[in-house]
Amino acid sequence: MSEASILETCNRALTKQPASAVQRTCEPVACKDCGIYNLCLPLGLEKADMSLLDSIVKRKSVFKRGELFFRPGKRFDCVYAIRSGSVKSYISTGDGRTQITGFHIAGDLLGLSALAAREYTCEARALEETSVCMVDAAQFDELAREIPSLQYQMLTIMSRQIRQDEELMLLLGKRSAEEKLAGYLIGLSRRYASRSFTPVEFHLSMSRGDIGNYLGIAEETVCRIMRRFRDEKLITTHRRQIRLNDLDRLSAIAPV
Amino acid sequence: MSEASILETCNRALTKQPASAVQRTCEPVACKDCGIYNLCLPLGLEKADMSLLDSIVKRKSVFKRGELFFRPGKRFDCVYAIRSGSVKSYISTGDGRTQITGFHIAGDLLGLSALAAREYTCEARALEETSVCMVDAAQFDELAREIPSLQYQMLTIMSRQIRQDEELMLLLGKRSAEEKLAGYLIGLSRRYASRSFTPVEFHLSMSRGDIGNYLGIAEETVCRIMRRFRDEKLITTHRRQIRLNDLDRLSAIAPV
DNA sequence: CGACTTCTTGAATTAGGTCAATCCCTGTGG
DNA sequence: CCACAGGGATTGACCTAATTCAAGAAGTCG
Repeated sequence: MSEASILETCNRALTKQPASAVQRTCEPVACKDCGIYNLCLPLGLEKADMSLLDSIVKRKSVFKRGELFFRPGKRFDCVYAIRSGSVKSYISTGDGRTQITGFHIAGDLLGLSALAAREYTCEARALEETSVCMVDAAQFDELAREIPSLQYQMLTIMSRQIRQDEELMLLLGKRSAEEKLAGYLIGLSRRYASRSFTPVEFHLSMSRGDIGNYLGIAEETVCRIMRRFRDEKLITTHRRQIRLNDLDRLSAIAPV
Repeated sequence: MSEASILETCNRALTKQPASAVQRTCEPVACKDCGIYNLCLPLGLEKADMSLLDSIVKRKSVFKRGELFFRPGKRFDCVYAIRSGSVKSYISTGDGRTQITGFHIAGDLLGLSALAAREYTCEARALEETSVCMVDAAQFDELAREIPSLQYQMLTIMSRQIRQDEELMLLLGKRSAEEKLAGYLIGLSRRYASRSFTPVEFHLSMSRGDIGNYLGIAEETVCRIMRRFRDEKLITTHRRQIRLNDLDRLSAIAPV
């Protein structure tokens, strides 16, 4: 089996795995043996501290497609580490409109923005069957006391979040629909790459409507621009499966 | 002198004061005697700690209109507390476009987003003559060690920032130009109110172009919508001086 | 008093939204 | 195994909000 195909298999397993696969992925394993444990390291844990984490983490929770993680106002009770699957988070206006503020994939931490206020500020739902590890909030605080660098790591993660939000603002405010979509695809690609998945072919776990909402454009516009990209051979799509045929040209459309 | 007119005088002093007024405002005073010292309290300082702050704060720095506070990549060397005047912060794309990410007025802290990364991530410039207190970064860290609640306060401030950014996203992505501008004016009004200035009349320290940039609409559109608001007697404007005549109706245009 | 910058307004143009009709999967029940 | 229902995804036609271009007006500064 070539390395590329292994990656693809892995990718597929994490994005559109059947229920049985999820079960397999979620066998209770020690953190140090977990396939994404290095993705938990943003938590600021040295290897020596992993066993400590091991003792407080609650493994093997699976959320079904559409299932709610939390909504605004709910007391902050735990941090989620996504092992597989994906999640969207969004805020709502009084009059029913919503803005998706982020998509989270395997390796992301979820719920940290509630850290300071002690209650969640947005709503988060699974986009597909999603398996997570959960760290109890109270125990998380305790952990923070025992591991001095952890609080500092929290600051780092939050400031990264701010930076990311500001980039999204720039995307929303200053770019054409075409640039938005190109930027979105490139961004997704980079995130997959940073997690050792292939950056050129993946499964979009969110609907066209969700993408449009996130980018501030209509669902139909997402379709039309994808069509344009397809006509120009930039991408190949089949439903939610997508292949980026020309990362360079796509990047050129989406200025930094 | 009525209370209202005192407020207005105060407001004017803080937003379009002549140079001489600035000099006066910036006489070295102890933090506890500073007119906005209660606005420094977000720093997490109890009154007992104020004298400590007093000893490390560097007062009486004045930045001229257009003067740079910092730019991306610059080493994080201090936190600014705005005493009077105003500042815009913004990020830039490779191709020269910029997105204003925030306007900061008297009582705001500036530069905190650099806390974790230890370098500034955006560019900030004075919109007018602006007087600030500066806290040295290294001393700030020391302060954080001595005052345990400070680090927690940092998290709070950063998560508030995230929340605010997400609201701006919603503004940028989901609202018409009219709603954007109404929301912007209401937001400014609330911020002035929270600082005990009159919420119905103030000076816009930023240009129409800056407002448009921030809201993701063209400068001309800002003018046209202001005209519409003026025709509907919602506001009165003369150049950058603005009076909100009907906060209720304006709020109604800008859904939460 | 010029030289600028910022603001304002009009006219023409267009990107993107809305509405509506299919199409195409996927899952379900007979 | 097949027909059918329902939820995305697509596509076309039309329309409108907002942009762009261009020209003045109104302050501001040296």
